[in-house]
Amino acid sequence: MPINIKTIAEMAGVSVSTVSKIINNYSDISEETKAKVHEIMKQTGYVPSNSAKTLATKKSSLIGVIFAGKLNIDFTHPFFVEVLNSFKKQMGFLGYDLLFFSNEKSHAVDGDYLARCRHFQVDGCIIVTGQQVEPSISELDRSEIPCIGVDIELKGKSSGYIMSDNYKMSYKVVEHFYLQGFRELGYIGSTQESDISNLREKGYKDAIDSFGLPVSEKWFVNGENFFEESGYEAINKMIDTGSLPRAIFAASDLIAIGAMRALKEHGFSVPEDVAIIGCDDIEACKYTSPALSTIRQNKDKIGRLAASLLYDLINSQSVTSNVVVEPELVIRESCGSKLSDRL
Amino acid sequence: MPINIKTIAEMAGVSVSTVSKIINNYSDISEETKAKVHEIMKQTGYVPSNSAKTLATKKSSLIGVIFAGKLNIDFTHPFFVEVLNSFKKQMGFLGYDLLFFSNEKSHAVDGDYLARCRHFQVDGCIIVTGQQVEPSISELDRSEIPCIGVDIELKGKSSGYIMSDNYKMSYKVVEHFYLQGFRELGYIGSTQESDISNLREKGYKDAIDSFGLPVSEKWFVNGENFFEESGYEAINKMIDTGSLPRAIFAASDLIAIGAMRALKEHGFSVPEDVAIIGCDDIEACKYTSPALSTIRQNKDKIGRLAASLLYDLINSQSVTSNVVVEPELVIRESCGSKLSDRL
DNA sequence: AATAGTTCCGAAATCGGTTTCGTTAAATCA
DNA sequence: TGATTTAACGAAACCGATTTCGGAACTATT
Repeated sequence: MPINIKTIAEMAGVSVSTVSKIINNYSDISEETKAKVHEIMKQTGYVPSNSAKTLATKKSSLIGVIFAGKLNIDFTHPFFVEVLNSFKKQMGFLGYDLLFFSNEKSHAVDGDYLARCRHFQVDGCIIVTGQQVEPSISELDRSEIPCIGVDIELKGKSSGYIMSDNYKMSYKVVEHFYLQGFRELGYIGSTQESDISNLREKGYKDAIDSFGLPVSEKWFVNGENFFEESGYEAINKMIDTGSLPRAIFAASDLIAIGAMRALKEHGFSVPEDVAIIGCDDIEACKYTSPALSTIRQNKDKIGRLAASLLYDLINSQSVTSNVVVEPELVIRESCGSKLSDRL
Repeated sequence: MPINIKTIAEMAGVSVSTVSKIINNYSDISEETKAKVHEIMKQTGYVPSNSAKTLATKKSSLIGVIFAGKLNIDFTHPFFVEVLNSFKKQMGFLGYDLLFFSNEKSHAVDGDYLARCRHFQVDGCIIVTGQQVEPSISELDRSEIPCIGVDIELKGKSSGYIMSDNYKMSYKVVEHFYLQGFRELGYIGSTQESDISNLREKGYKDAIDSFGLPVSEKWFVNGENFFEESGYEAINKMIDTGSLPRAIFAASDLIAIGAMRALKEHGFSVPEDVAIIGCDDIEACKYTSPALSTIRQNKDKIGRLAASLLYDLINSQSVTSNVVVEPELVIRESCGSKLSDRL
């Protein structure tokens, strides 16, 4: 009943091998039989089984997608989702489909990501997280499976990573604030377990320093994650414990949005009292009032590059296994810049 | 080198069948051998191959995810992404992983969705779209593969669907507008190829009628899709061709946001000049100013129900194969309601 | 005409599991 | 004690492909 390669072979009066060769474009088949078999495949609506193919070739044409960590990075995260969207499109062109691992407990193959990868025999995988390397990721990183990390530094022989220049972006922010005349600069980060947040903080402090300004620790506060509440609570904490800086860089747009909400509730206005610059440039930036100035991460490019890095890794033609992409300052209304400044 | 079931069998001094039975929890194995084999599996880090299992059992533990149609529904669509997030979580609990089909051309298995499903032998699939049934979806719908549609009516024997009560939500909107004293009501829809947009429009017109108000076609305009530009252009069109209604229901929040932008650019204010209610209740609603009132779709519930409907379909215990979920009016600032009205 | 090269195709092993059915040994029963 | 049941396990067929290697038929070469 189920039509398989054997059915096709019999109908065409050829061997199974011949049909297989036709499917895989072998050259030692005459145009005539090729045409005949193709015709039959079309008529019967035959579709080869991927599991059988995977079993035989050990290549599944599948890319595993891992949302890692406790930071709740998932489909609802605007930044990663856009990266993933671009990644998916590009991988599609390259002939791959995406397999999203459920990370729930009670799953058939529970346990580490490496096991999941082996279970499904993915050809490669992408790890999306804003967090540090944890044991189960590190295990995968050390394995022979091609992996590329977005916003996480994978150093294995068959790994690579891609992220924005997190250090440099902070310089751009500080420079902007400085030119606007702001001297008291603060930063709201994600959790300290986030490498990229820490990188941004480091770059920020160094930049402040390089402009000859003092770094006030009281204006540096970290939240739980990259979501709105973290920004909201950070502002409340600053207010509770003393004073507010004149300008703030937030480690994500959502954090910035939360910060603006808290500020507003306390009667402060943005940017008149406190200027704010977010990070990522998610859609929502345009909708807030004031519209949120931000550091734009080129999500489309990150996704595309992630795909091609991974592709090279899979075909072991990898030369450069990691790349940083240039971030861009996008000035809207929240950072205290007047239009005239830019002319 | 690669360790497989045979390796385990040899190491444990039992047969392959025995190991397989242990993996699959057969009862005719003594606790003793069970323990021994488990120990060895753990030590060697053995992971069974899913392709081999799929080949033998014809069950892949994979659910296909299809973003269908030209409406550009993908990861970046805030509504569907939240539904999917909840769906993924629930499917994970049930032991399934999600396979996202690339819909690019030039793909190994090009052609229809049904072919993709058969190729990967997915146990079921979910179709996410705001659009009408197109041929390649309909083919899948008629197949024996369990499918559930989100915002699309699948009627096959092995299909089901789930959506908000699109007809009823419009009544809630009209009722609200009516109670606020608005009499000139407009609607901005997506393309006419969208079933849900049409349903909302129908419900809207019927509701207007039931309140004894006239329906003015000039205030009903459809856009290209569910994104912002559609709303922006719809307002421009209304302004070009005459007049503006006093209140507008938009088929999506993004459309509403686009409409507000156009309104603002023309010097109109929301809700003083034109009241607006969106649909979906995406995150961005909270960030706009005025904050966008909207019809909330219970995305979490939709995702969970989609998962359990699909699960039932797969295990052919399906009784109810489709369900509509109750939408809820969320009042913020854009619909002209004063807080006192609600007290 | 004998030899060497091509072209085209198939037999069969293999990938890593599942599942049926039979077998053996021990336990239970009459 | 002989017969029957039960517990525990294995042999082997099977799932649907891929791929190597060899062979037949045909063409080209000298």
